[in-house]
Amino acid sequence: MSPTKARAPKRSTYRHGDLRQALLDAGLELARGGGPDAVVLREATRRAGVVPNAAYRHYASRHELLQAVRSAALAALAVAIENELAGLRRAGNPAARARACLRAVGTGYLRFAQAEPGLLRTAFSVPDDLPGSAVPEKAGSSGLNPFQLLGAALDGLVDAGVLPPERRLGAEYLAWSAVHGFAMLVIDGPLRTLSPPQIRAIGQRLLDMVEKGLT
Amino acid sequence: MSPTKARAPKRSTYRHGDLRQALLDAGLELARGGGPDAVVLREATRRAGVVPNAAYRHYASRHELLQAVRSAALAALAVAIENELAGLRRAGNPAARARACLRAVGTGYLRFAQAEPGLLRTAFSVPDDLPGSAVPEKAGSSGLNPFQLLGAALDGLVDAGVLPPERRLGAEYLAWSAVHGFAMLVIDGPLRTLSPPQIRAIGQRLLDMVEKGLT
DNA sequence: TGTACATCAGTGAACGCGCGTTCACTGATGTAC
DNA sequence: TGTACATCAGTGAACGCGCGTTCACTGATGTAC
Repeated sequence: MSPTKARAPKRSTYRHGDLRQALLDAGLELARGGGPDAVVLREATRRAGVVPNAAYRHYASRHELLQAVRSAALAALAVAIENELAGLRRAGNPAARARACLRAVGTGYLRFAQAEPGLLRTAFSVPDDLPGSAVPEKAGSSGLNPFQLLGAALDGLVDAGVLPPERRLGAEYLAWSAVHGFAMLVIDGPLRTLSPPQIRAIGQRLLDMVEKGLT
Repeated sequence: MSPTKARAPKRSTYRHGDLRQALLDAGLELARGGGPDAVVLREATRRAGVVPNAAYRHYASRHELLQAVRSAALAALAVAIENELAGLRRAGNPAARARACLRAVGTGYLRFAQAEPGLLRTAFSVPDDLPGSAVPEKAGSSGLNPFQLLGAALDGLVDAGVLPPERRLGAEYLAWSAVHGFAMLVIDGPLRTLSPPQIRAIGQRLLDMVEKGLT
């Protein structure tokens, strides 16, 4: 063995730095491209430049990694909705403002679905019974999950006198179903051949329907 | 080799009868239990009592078998909707009747989703751009696909003067999104923990929302 | 400030699995004479 | 009605693949003295 060879570090990758995060990032990238099924443990380790079993130092199983990815995808959706809410120009009228908030939640959801179909599919693949399960991550976020953001918008409608209180209970399910269904049909259902402008137009009509049908 | 042994037919399974149909049935059974991903060619042949490669006499690939299953699942959904429509007691009022038809389409869809979640997921896994693609199969069916049945119900609303004609275009997408989204959230989304009565109740409120929001 | 040592993040090799698919075959069936 | 033959649906064996996961290991790093 030559001295020069010996001088080169035998293992360049020791102490990766933050493999846990690197695997999560790789997992997100995979989910982005192909939804939950694409989150393959071996591929994630490959992308992190590490041997497959190294993942087990940070996640107990492929399933656990997938859950982490799913949770991050849900957080990303929440951020998208919050951005939409933050971009709202304040209307004078409280009723109009409350309506605009609900629309913003829906629009944020649909925008995210178009921009990140793989992540949306991943976010709603199986677990999470929603209501609870806060979503910390990124600073600057409210820590509310998308379901809770929707709930807040509906509460706002009640406060503004737009939505009769007796119709408030369970209204999340109705609004969410409509928006989620449209997102799904567009993402990989029979509506995926619609053009982006068509999608935007129908999406707005959908939100009209929800607003009118709910109040 | 003893004569008795020789007397037994060496291959009992020659000429299966209708392997194509048997594989389709097995595929449907698999889809019923686990959605599109569960439609595994080898397992289908196992269930049909045949060697794996025998499938290639009838389907060019696993994908082709899956498409056949998907198409059959779509036909089953259409039948469920038609049954719901057929069970309608005729109202005197044409407007009420038209509304009832739309509700029946939605109710049939949701019922099917609850009864056959795996088939519903399979029916909308990827291909089929819908509008066209008739659905023959079972005699006694109209040959219309679910999308077309929904379209007919909406046409009925226009004819009865309930839905303004200028709102008719694309109305399928809106109604369908709401119902489909709810079905998805209930099947394997965050609403799967709701009890059947809750699901039924919210489903009806959802149809209220669609009807009110659309017209 | 220097040395001994425990920790534990990553390595290397291997496992068993079930999958889709290809190949050359065999023999029951239906048809033509 | 009987025989020869072509067809082609199913067999048997094998392939290469990528997966998740387990095992015993190694050596860089941080800590205690």
